[in-house]
Amino acid sequence: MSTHPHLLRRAITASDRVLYEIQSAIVEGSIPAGSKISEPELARRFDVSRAPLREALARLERCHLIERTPNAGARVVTLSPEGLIALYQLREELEGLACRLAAEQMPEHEVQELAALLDQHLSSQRVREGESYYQEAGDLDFHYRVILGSKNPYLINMLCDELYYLVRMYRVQMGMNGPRVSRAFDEHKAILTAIANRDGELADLLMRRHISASRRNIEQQLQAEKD
Amino acid sequence: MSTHPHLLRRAITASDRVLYEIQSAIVEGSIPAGSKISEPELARRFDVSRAPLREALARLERCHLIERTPNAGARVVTLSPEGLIALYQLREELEGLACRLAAEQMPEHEVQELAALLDQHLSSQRVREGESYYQEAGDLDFHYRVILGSKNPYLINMLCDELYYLVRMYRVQMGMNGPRVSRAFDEHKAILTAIANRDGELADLLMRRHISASRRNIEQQLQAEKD
DNA sequence: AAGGCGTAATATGTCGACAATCTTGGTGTT
DNA sequence: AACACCAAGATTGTCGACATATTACGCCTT
Repeated sequence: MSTHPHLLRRAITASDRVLYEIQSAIVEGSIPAGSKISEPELARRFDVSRAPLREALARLERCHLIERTPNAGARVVTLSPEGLIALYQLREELEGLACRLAAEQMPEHEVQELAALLDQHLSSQRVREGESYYQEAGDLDFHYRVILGSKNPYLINMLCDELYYLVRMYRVQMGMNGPRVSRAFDEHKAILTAIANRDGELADLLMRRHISASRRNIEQQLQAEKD
Repeated sequence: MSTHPHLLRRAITASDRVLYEIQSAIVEGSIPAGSKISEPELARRFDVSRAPLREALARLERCHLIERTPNAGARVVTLSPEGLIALYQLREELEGLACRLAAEQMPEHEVQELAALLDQHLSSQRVREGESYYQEAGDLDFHYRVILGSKNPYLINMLCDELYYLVRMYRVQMGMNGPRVSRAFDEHKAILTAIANRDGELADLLMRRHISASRRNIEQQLQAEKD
């Protein structure tokens, strides 16, 4: 599977493969947040030379999963409440825009596919009540499609390539769960309705609220962790 | 000079230098838009090995100045009206947010420095009436400071590192000039006032309008070019 | 014992060469 | 003449090794 689901990449290079593996490892915490990255070690571990590894590191920096300083090496990013807030401030704005554009630009058949996706979520959600991961994946899927619907390549690149891995990292490592999943589903449905009605302004507003609610949810989680 | 004015980079590596040179060459058109990038040629031309060159290319892709396809090489981006609109849609949203955050977050002394910068622009503008480049540099400087004032690292990274070189490329290659400079100055002043009054909502609105006006200006330029 | 200094060890940046892939030009077929 | 196919050339991806910068450790000084 490609790391850029919206792009058809012709070739899968070694650097792509190692990027995908390290990316997953960081997001899921098997390479711990804040830890130092050693190029020789990772090169041995994933059985590649340092050349494709460094290419992968450059892309990891691009999506904010690691931070590099010249001649000094790279560290996995450390998660923090401030970072989360800064990230979600951006998401709110960007996805609001994406949602508005999607309401204006999305071709009819994509709107119908989005509706079908939500129906599918509904049934699978009923089956797996409380199992959070699936809903999370579904949530991301919904957001992905809306973003792609905006037809703005820069916006798509920023959200899907540069920000979403970090969003997933916060979600996974903070352990998203609980009663928010069903409410999130309702919010998705309302957003879809606005898009289907070509009401960009409302779609924008609803998406902002949806993300804002999601942020508050994680903040609570993060607060609860302190106690 | 560093390519990331807001970051103090400890070391200037060869890849940094060649990045800066190619970046300038692309923005100013001495490497033409749409042309193919040849790694061996550029390596000879800038007297480096392909390793730091490829690192530089990766960063050029990051700021949307080139487009790479695996095993097929890289091309300089081609400018288009659609691309311009997509870019400015994003700028409007992101800089609006930056401006609102700056109104809330900017420390008092930075606000005063920003005011001093505008005074400086006023005098230099009177002297060099009609000379557009300086005003453009000044315009970028103003926007840079507002963005930095937002204190949101992701936002700063996106605007200053990933979007602004492309914005400059459009401006330079479309040949910005004319009567808009003085109006832009007034708009800057109004934005500053809103920031100084800590009126984030107004600052946001004014910045959006400012950028929207700038976009229309370039679009006109682009339209005029057709005739 | 604490702190600065110099050296060794390690990591990163860069290089030149090889392997795999794509592109180009030519050839042959229909 | 147009198209498909094949081979040669060139380009990109990858590798291992060297140069340079940083880090870690032990030693000396106070």
